[in-house]
Amino acid sequence: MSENNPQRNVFDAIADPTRRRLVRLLAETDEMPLHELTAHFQMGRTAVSKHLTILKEAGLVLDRKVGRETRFRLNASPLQEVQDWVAFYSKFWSTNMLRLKQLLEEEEE
Amino acid sequence: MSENNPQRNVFDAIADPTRRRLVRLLAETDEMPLHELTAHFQMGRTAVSKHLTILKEAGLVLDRKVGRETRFRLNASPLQEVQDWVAFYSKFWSTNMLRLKQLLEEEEE
DNA sequence: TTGACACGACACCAAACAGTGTCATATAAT
DNA sequence: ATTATATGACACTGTTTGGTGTCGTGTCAA
Repeated sequence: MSENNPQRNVFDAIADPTRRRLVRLLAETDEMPLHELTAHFQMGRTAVSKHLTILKEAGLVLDRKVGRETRFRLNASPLQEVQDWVAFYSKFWSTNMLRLKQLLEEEEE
Repeated sequence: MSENNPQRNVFDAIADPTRRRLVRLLAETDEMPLHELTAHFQMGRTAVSKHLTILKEAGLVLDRKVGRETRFRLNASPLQEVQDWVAFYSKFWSTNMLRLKQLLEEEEE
């Protein structure tokens, strides 16, 4: 199969703490096989593999076979969607914006 | 009960598309009662209420009772954690960084 | 005072999730 | 040739999720 593309949502993919740790690990090491990634967690290989599949479905991770091992690498670009999304709300906590909001509310009265 | 504080994760809270729409709605209207929010969705009131509870547990939403209705308002500041998290990875897709990466890889040979 | 409305608090349900263990197979090492 | 390693694929399981419907209660309106 391999090209099973269930179009997984990025927000879904990064919701799980294990998957965020995987993303972080891959950010630091450029490329890592499954068994090495697994060594960083308490859970078994199968569980880690499933998480990587979800990350793959979200486009956050690429893999290639090298000999008997499957090496994973990070593809961070789908995270742009998250950044764009959250950037929209940054105005709600920036102090300048709170100041502006106050002024606008005063004007409306 | 009411002060049940299960310390819900922000990433978890924004994973669901319905909850992201709720956040957006509240960003646009400052304050809205449950029944009005519900009107924007296909699902029933109970379901929307549950999503709002999850948002509340993540600190993304505040509520106050006004007469017989419960009004919800956005509190975006927990989203800073998301922004900080994703900012770390922005270097992986910025074109300048890709350029730099190339240069470093060339140097290593 | 009698409804209509808004809501919280259940009980309930199917599907997804996050793990486990096992088996078969391809590759590497001895 | 044999053995150890790395993985994919699968079956299984308890828990969470995302929805439903219903009931009881407080509040507003006629």
